[in-house]
Amino acid sequence: MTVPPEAEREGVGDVARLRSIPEASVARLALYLRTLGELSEQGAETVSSDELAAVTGVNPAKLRKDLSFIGSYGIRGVGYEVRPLVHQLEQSLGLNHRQAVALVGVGNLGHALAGYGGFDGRGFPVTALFDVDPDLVGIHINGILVEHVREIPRIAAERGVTIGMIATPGPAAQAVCDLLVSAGVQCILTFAPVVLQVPADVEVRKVDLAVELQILAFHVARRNLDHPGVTTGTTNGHALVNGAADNRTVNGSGGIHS
Amino acid sequence: MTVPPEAEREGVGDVARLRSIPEASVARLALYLRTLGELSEQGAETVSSDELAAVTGVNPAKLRKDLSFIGSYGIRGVGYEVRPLVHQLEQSLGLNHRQAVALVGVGNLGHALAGYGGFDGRGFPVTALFDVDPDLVGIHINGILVEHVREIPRIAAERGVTIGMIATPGPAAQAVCDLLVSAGVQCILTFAPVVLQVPADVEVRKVDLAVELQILAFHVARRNLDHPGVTTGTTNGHALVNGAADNRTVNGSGGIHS
DNA sequence: GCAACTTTGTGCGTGCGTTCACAAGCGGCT
DNA sequence: AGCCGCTTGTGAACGCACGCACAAAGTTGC
Repeated sequence: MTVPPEAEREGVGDVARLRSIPEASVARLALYLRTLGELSEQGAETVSSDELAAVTGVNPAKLRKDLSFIGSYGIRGVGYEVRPLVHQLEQSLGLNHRQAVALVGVGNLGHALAGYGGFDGRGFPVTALFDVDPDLVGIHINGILVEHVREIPRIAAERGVTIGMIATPGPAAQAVCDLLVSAGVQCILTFAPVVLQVPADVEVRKVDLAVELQILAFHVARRNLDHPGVTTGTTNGHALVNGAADNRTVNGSGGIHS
Repeated sequence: MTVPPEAEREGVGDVARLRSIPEASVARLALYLRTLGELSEQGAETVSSDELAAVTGVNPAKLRKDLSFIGSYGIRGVGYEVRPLVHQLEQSLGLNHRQAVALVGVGNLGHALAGYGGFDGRGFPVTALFDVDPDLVGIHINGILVEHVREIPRIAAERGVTIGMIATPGPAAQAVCDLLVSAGVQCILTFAPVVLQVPADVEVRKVDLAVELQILAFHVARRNLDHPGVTTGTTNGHALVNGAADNRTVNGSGGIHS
C-alpha cells in the first residue's frame, strides 16, 4: 500500500546509511581504514574483527557495529576481506576522490603542516597556502606559492578547495574563517584556540594542542594525589607558578583556599 | 523540608572530587580556563555562566555542572569572580606548577611544535628535544639542544620530565614510547598514527591529523549526496542542508581517544 | 527591611554510545 | 554430504553525558 518496508535496504543505498553513522563511529572508521592499509601492504588478505580490534585498540563488538553502518562486507567464519573493505571504507568516507585543502597561516605550525607528507599521501593535497605576513607571501613551500589571504575567495574557488585548515594566531582566526566560508568551504580544521562562529552548514573541527596538554597535566596531578612524593611533586604550599613569561599572567596571589 | 547540609564536604577535599570529574568535563575545564584568561586581560572582574558559555560555545547548565566538579566558587545573583575561578581551575587541572615536556622527533611537525609558543606560555616548557637523525642531533631549536633518543632515559629523569610528546614517524613511535615510559614519563601526547602499547598507569592521548581530515572528508561526502552537482565555489550558499538542523554545536571539541 | 530580580547549583528525564551475549551464516574436515 | 568450529551481525541492557527546569541564595531598589 504505502511504504514497502523491505525497500529500505536495497534501494536507498548508502545515502541514508551515511547520514545515520554516529560521529564517534566515523572517527574510528578512519582509524580502521589506515590500519587496513598497513595490513594490506603486509600482504594480509583477510582480517577478523578481533585482530583488527586488537591492532586499533578498540572493542571487537564496537568495531563490528561500526562496520555494519557502512554495510556488511564480512564473511562469517572467516573475517573481512581487506581490499574490498578498504574500498568500501574509502567510498563511505568520501575518499574516492581527492579533496583539495587550503591552509591559512604558514607560521610556525602552518609551515610544518604545509610540509607534512601525511596529508598529500592520503588524498588531501594542500593546493593553496595563505598568510598576511609580507615576508611570507610570495615564498614557496613544497612548491606551493604563499598568497595573501585577501585572495582566498578567488583562489579557493578556482582550485576547488573543499577543506580549509586554519593555523593562524587566535585573533586572526575568525576573519580567516569568514573568508573561507565565503569561498564556499564547508569543512574547516582549526588549530587556533578560539571558538569559531560559522553558519549551521559548515563543519568545524578544532585541535587545541594546549588543551591536550592540560588534560594530560590533570592526569599527572591526579596521579600525584594518589602517590605523593613520587617525582618532583609537592602538593600544597608555595607551588605557585604559571605567570612569569606569559601573555596571560593570571596568577591571583590571594590565598582563597586553605 | 529542612535539608541537612552538614554533609561530608570539608574532609574530602579535592582528592575525591578530582577523581570523579568526567573526562569530557576535564577537556572543557581547560577550555574555560583559557577563555577566562582572555577575559581577565580585558579587565573582567566577574562573569556569569551564561556569558562564559556563550564565548566558549557550551551549554550554560553544562558549564555550571562542570565547575561544580571542582567546587562551587560562584556567587548567586552575580556570577563567578574571574581571578579566584582561574586560580581554582589551575589548581584542579594541575597547572599550579610547571610540567616539563620532552619532545621526541624534531622533523617537520616536531620542529614546529618545538617553536610553538603556546606550550611554554601555558606552563608546559619544552625542556628536552630528541631525534635519531645525525643531521638534527646537535642543533639547537629555540635554544634547546637536540639530543639523541638513546639519551632519553637519562635526560628525562634529570630534568624531571612529566609529559612526553611524540612527533616521530609511525614506525618509530612505539620504541620511543617505550623509552619515555622507562624514563618514568606517565603522560604521552602522540602525533604518530599508530596505537601505542603502554602500561596501564600511563596515559596516552593521540592527535591524528590525517584522521581529522578524513572525518571532515566524510562530511563533505555526506553533503555532496544531498546536493549532487554542487561542486564548490558557489559563493552565496543557501545550502540549507537537511531540515534536521539539530543544534549540534559548531565546536567539535572532540575527545580524541587513544 | 522587604520585595523583586538575577544567577548559581543540581535533581531528573532523555538520548547516545558502549558492551555483552547469542543467533545466524560460512568454511573446513571427515 | 553432513557436522563442527569459527566469525559476523545485532538485539538488549547498561552507563554516561547532556540539557531542562526549578529551588536556593545573593543582590539591587524602594
